[in-house]
Order: sequence, then structure tokens, then C-alpha cells
Amino acid sequence: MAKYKEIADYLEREILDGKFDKTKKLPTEDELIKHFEVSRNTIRKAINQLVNRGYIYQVQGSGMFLRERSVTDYINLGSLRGLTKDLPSKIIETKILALHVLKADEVKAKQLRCEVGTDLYYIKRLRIVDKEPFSIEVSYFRKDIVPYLNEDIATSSIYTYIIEDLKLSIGFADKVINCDKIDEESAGVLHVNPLDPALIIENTVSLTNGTIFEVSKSIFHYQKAKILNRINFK
Amino acid sequence: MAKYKEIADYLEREILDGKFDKTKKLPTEDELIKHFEVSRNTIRKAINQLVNRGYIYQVQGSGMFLRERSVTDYINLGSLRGLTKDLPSKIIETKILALHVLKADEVKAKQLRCEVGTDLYYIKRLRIVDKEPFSIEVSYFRKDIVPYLNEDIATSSIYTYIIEDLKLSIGFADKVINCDKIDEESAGVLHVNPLDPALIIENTVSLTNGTIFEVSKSIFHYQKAKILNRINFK
DNA sequence: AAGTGGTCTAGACCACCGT
DNA sequence: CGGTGGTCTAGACCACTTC
Repeated sequence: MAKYKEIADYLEREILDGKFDKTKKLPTEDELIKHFEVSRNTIRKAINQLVNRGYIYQVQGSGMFLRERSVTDYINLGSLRGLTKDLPSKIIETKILALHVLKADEVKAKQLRCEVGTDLYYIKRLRIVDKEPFSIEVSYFRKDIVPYLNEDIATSSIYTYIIEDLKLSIGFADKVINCDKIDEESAGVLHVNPLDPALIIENTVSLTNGTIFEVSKSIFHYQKAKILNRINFK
Repeated sequence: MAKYKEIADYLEREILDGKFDKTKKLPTEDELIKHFEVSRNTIRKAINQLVNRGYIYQVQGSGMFLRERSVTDYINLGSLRGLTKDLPSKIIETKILALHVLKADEVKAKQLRCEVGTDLYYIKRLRIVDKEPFSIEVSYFRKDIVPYLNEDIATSSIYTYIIEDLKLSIGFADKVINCDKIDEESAGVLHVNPLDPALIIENTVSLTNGTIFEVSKSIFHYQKAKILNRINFK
């Protein structure tokens, strides 16, 4: 891994461990340069990661400060980490409702920018948080890119498998968020009343080379799910 | 303005004007370096802005490519641009439902990290898109930071005023998204039925020095509003 | 092998904050 | 004024894609 990423991950760990909580201030760039023995650019790239991840903000002439930590448990839009890391204080369970291979119809082919008839993994999962139904996730993966999936993988973390075992590198994603009245079937699964609200995220994920390999749709329990997005301007 | 930002804005304009639509590919770094007569780092910083704004992606060894343009009109989470720029094909109108100064109570003081009793501008606005009610926005601004506001400013763009006239620089924001059954009053204003869903964004905005100067809550028409978030991993 | 983006270094000068 | 972050340059070498 690149130096700047290692430094960023190291500092992220320290931030999460509360190392800078007393002062709410990070060491200066010069101090970090000396500590890690790298050039200023490398330190600044590492810091940039932390800024983009929403941990800190920089004030010219003054220093680098911790952003307020969000106390409640939120779904983090900008990470690949998954529910387990987003909701660390909760018990997360996953139940596979369906997992099989099917052929892309016209709609899916268009969404995935692939040919009609391409093999896709179809996966439907129920996510359970603290023993209560939390969300329903329906995903389609291109089988030519993700050649094998099973219940074990889908129960733990598909993304960990894709990144660490298949060595694929994920580049970017489009997320569309909206809300609507829930459909009857989902209402039953999530234990809400028909026509209650549902928070919906539609997700299109690409590899670094631009190939779309997954589209998914998640339906969240409207009282249990909150999404947090931390934004930087500059 | 910094060189890299000027270059980024210039290239953004070219992208939006469709200059690279045929090839879906940007010039190489070397070409940009020669064209703008700057160092490689400066070009790379400019390009990084475009990546973060969701316009392009980079492929090592290959080049820089346009991301698919989203056809439909979405609210862009990661920008300060406001509805007018997010929904360029629509007619946007704003109706001021309330605008006055009040004192921060305990709840607002805590949200804004200020003293109880601090003067705040309270603004309630109805946003109308293509002649139909779209969202209700309730905002609180710290009056010691935004000392003056009126109906004209609140009708056009508060952020343009804050940035260009007050010369304040906005640093970062926390956005919490959820959905819920709409309250009765808002249902009437947005022309939906009571207990219909509502998409809600709560927003906490800070200056570059970390001071929170605004908190707001927007309630969107559940059938009309879709939020788009473009994410990069790396 | 040539082309193109990714990482890293070393050094200079500027802009802003706080004392 | 000293400390700290922001911008910019010039150059080197690496990693991946494409042919």
C-alpha cells in the first residue's frame, strides 16, 4: 500500500481510539513529517484522506482539528465498510432470502451496461440489527466479474470478499436516495404497516476501470435507518 | 483564486458544455500541462477536484474518462449550488413563509454550539418546482455571523449572499437523511396526504474555521425529490 | 516498448492566525 | 512576528494499459 494511505489509516485508527480527544487538535504537519519521516506532500496527501473521510478539518495558520463525533449510529454513505462498521454498537445479522444466477433482462442490462442475457448473481438479503429487521437489500452482480458467490460470503461481507479475495479494486459509485410508500411484501418482512414510508437507496458500483459490476436497491426501515453524509467544500 | 481551482472550473465548464462527449476521454496530463503551462502537481490537483465533484474517473495506464451523466434531475448532496443549479431544466420559485430574529433556546444552542439566548435568524421557505410545491426548508442562522438577511436575499440565494457579499468561506457540513410520516401542517403545504412519506435532510454547516453558523431541516415531497450522491473510493 | 496515471521527494514562497 | 497551513515548481521512478 502507498505510504500516504498507510499514514492515513494509522492516523484514522488513532483518531478512533480517541488519541486526540483532549486537545481536539492533531499534530502539525511538521511534526507528522518528522514522525513518519516522509516528505510534506506525502503527509498532506494522508491528511487529505482524513479530511475527505470526514474526520478532521484544517484551518490555515492555525492547525488541524477533529470534527465533532456523531454520537448516534448512522449509515455512512461515503464508505464501503458496510453496516457492521457503521453501527459498531449494534448486533448485525444477515439472512439470505435468495441467491441464484439469472440472465440479465433489458432493464438490468441497461443498468449494468452489459448485454441482455449476461449471467448475473441475484441476491436478496435481510439485514437484522439488534434482533429487529432493518433493511432489505437486493443486489445484482455481473458473474463474469464476480465469478463465484455463496451463502457464506453473502452472509458475512461480499465486499470484503471482492476486495481481498478477488483482488478487484472498486472505483466509484452512484447512489440515488429517495423515499416512498413501502410495498406490501417488504412491509411484512420489515414489520411495518403497508403504506408506511420506506427509505430507499439505489446503488450503481463501478471498478476503477469504469466497469459497472453491481447494481443494488436497499429498502430501509423508516424509523431505524438514518444516513449521515459529511461533506467538505474546497 | 488558486490556479488549480481555475483550471478545475474551466474544465468543469468544458465537460458540462459537452466538449469531451464524443470520445468520453479527457486530454492526457501531459497535454493539460502544456496547454495550461503549469506543473504536473497543479494539473493533478485540478483533476482531483473534477474526480471529487463526480465528473470523471482516472484509470492508471489508460487515461481520464467522463462518468456517465445522470439524465434525470436530482438534488446533489455534495454541492452548495442550490436547487436552481441542481434542477437546471426546471422553474424554481421560493416563497418566504417566515423570516425573523429569535433567541436560541437550549435545543438550538446545543445544535449551533452557541449560548442560549444568541440571536438567530429564523427562516421558513417553500420551494416550488415547475409550479408545484417541492420542499419546505426551515433554517436558523447565527446573527453574529450573518448579521443581516431580508426577504430578497432569502428569495434568491442565501448562500450566494453569504459567500460573495459577506465573504464568508464555508468549510464543511453534516447531512443526516431519513424519512418519516409527514406532519399535518407540512402535508397541507406540500399538497400530500397526512401520513404520506416525507424525505428529510437535516443539515449542520460550518465555516472553514469550524464555527457552526447554520442548522436547517428540509422536508421534501416524497414523489418529487431524489438525491444523488457520487462517491469515489481511493 | 510506448503511453499514461500513481507515488514520492526537496525546496520555495504565500496567506492566515494568534501572541 | 513566529507558527501553521495553502499553493506551486521540477524532477525521479513506479505500475498499469495498450499495442
